[in-house]
Amino acid sequence: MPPKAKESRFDQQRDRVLRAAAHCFNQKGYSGTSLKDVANILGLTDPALYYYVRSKEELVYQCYVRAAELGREAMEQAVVDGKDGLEQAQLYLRYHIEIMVGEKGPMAIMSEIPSLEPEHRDEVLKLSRKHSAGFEAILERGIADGSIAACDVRMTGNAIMGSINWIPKWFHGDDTLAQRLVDEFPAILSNGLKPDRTGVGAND
Amino acid sequence: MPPKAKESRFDQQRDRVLRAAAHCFNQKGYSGTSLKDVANILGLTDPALYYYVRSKEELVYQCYVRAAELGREAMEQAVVDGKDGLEQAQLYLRYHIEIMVGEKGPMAIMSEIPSLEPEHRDEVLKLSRKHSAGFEAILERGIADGSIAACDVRMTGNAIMGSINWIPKWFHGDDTLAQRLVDEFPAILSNGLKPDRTGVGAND
DNA sequence: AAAATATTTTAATCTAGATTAAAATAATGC
DNA sequence: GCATTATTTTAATCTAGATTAAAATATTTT
Repeated sequence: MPPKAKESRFDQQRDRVLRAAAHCFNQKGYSGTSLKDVANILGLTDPALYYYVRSKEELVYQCYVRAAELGREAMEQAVVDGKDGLEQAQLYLRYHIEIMVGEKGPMAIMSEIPSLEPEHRDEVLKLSRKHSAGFEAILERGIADGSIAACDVRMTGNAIMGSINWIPKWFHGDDTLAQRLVDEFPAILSNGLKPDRTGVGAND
Repeated sequence: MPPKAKESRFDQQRDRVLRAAAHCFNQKGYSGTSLKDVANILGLTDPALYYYVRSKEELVYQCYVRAAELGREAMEQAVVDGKDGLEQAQLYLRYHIEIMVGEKGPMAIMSEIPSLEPEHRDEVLKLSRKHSAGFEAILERGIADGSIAACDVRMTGNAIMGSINWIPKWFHGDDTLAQRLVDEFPAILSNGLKPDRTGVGAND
């Protein structure tokens, strides 16, 4: 069912590079991370990375694009699976977090977009905005179908996405914590979205 | 109002340096900002900064300590002013955001603590943990006095603080937006804390 | 197993930017 | 105004780390 053919060794290794880089960038920032830091994680020397990326700047860029891609997938799946806006929001959060703490993680936090070269920066900014817009659309859908209370979707989106973006800052691969994160975080973040249900029956 | 005597010109200028640095660090990260970037904002040349700090590392360190200090003040004031846990949490968020977007801003995001030298890192980590613990204490107080629904205070604290920490990433000094932030954000983040909601946290 | 290709390494540049030193300017007290 | 102190500048180092080139090793193909 996955349309992806078996990935070439090159593609696999490249993905490992991106994940190692994401790990470093999340800890020490873009410029704070040396290529040696990244290479060492993989048991390589720094120049080896140039076999997979043109430059360090491109490495960040690729990390960001990869993160955007994974985020988009989580959101699309959530929209398919959720029956109303609230559920879609909750599922998106869950899927996104599952990816962050799972095998495909870590995902790079897009915290230094301004450091990218103009073309890359513009593209990543575009992806980022598109993602935010997607989440706001989910919120609006929820407001329309009554599953979410009326709110400033822009602000609410910023609030929730900020929370998500910050996760890699304090989560460092503890498996127990990972499970707690997946189980609790979506609920914590979406509790505030629910409309008042005074007098209305409990949820199904 | 505070017992502080009039600040010396040195102290004032030093504070301007820290704010300019915080601005840069928030955009491009610690290593991503050069001392020249910071100095230019103030109409100075880079070596001038060494009159105020020993090194670049100390500059970040000072920014982080300053941020911790301001955060602590916001929290203490909130605890004094709020009549119950929920109100204290809301007031803390408001005060903290007011500082972030106000005259004393921007506050440095403590996003690169690992890049600090061991002693500085440990101290900042300690301040950071103390702050988190303070917020969790507010949440627990709210749970005890019934103003906040039972929840995992650790996770909830992480969720809310992440949201706050991320603000400087998307807020860049727009006055209108600043007001909206102060007015809406505390409510958005604390909505989910309120008890008396049906179906909250129920397991399926 | 040789040839061709893919991957990584070692060794050598090259540069931005942190830091230092000495000199210059500005501010302040006398 | 003169001496002293505070602040900033210009000019000169110094180093980490990105990048490149060439060589070495590993893998795949035939």
